[in-house]
Amino acid sequence: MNSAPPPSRAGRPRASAENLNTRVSSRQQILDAAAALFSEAGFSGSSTRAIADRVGIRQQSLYYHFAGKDDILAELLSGSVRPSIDFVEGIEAWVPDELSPAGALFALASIDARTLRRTPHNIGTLYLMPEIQDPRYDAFRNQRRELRAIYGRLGAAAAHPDVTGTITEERIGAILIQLTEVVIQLRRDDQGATGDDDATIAASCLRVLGLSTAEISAAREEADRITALVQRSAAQPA
Amino acid sequence: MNSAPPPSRAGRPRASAENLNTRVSSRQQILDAAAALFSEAGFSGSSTRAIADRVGIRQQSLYYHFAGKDDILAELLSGSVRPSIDFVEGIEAWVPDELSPAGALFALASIDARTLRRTPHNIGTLYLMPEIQDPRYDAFRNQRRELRAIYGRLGAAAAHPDVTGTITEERIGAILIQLTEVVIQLRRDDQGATGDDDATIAASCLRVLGLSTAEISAAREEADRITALVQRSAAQPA
DNA sequence: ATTATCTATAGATCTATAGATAATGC
DNA sequence: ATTATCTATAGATCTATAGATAATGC
Repeated sequence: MNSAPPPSRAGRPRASAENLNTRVSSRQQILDAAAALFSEAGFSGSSTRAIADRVGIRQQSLYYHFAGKDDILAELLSGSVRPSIDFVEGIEAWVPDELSPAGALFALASIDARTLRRTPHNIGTLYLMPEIQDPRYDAFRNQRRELRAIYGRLGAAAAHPDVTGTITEERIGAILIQLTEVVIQLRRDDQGATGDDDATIAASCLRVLGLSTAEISAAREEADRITALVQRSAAQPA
Repeated sequence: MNSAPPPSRAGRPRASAENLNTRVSSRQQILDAAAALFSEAGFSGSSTRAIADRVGIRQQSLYYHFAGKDDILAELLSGSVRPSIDFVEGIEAWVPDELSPAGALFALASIDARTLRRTPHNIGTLYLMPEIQDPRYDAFRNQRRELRAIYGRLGAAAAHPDVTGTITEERIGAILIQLTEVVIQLRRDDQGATGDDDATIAASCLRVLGLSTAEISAAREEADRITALVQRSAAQPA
């Protein structure tokens, strides 16, 4: 996991020595500061000046690392769906032979909930900002659409027949994603999401599809077995 | 329903005669324009200039009607939860004697979904903007907290015992609100929510609480009976 | 030589206030 | 007289570019 490049100490020193963190690259410090500000004040509500101040550099110095404010947001967005996509692509291949749709869905939803819950600055709030509708962020929105489609496929496959008849795969995807993202709201409202919520949310995803308590328990056990495996294999590069 | 005050024609005429709508007050025109812009570009991303342009007046003329940009947002927010709160207060009084918790919840969720679905500019997106975390909008956030608490109470009362044991009333409220708000996302992503979705969402609320298909059907019938009555009585002032 | 910062600054915008003006209403 | 607009404008801020400077690295 030691993929951090040693941040070079070349270059003119910063005017202010505060915040001087030699272990994290300036680029990463900027991303951190921007994530915190964007999630608190929104994209348009956060100035490049405010970001730079938080890092401890001059406003203009941002432009050495990023082409513009948009560029910072784009980077934050693409970094934030990546893990989910990677995980899900690993997992979907095992369905249905080694893993039931319900088990896969439970695993996916709880990992997503956990990720949203533990991400540094409640970065999930970025998904809610109107600014990301801009065509500039098409790549990100397409990734999310893809993730929603996967939730839809798994959900449709896992659903009880009573439910399948009344709701399209598209709607299933939208509803399941929406359920996992309740974590974003819990964090925002200071309701303090915990590890228990990951399982609660995953279970809710299955309940909404009409599964019984027993079926949900079974899916959970399947998911628990598989999650450890996938995370281990994802940790080491192929 | 004819509560519109006749918009006065006094005052200096607008420089541009375009957009001249004599049937809607300038104040209302401003709110409309702001709602459209805020939901597309966010609060900080929409300038007072842009709002005024859309209305067809000068930027500075906004300040005759509103103390500032914040004031416009505050007005939009308070107007947008009102209907839900009014409806729910009417309905909760009937529980559990004349109406089961499940029936009440079905009614509430489908009315909320419908409202979010039909509101002029997908105004529900305003709830998602980081800017509303500002203390200035405390009143609005308290109203939403209240609504969430009601969802929580009804949900806890309606839930199957299997579910009640694994999840707090607070979490139930958060999850149910989150489910109804999937409409906001469907609209934003141009997935075109329809009337069918109102029922799908309300049914999902009950499923997440562990109710069976039969129980959900019964709740739906109860809700259909009651909704007509409440809406009629809400239409005429007490 | 390269790197990462700095200073200086242009030019666009943004919110809000002050006071003038052109209607209607009494 | 009142109302609802207008014009003029202050002052703050915002993004981004240009070019200087002070380190490290070879």
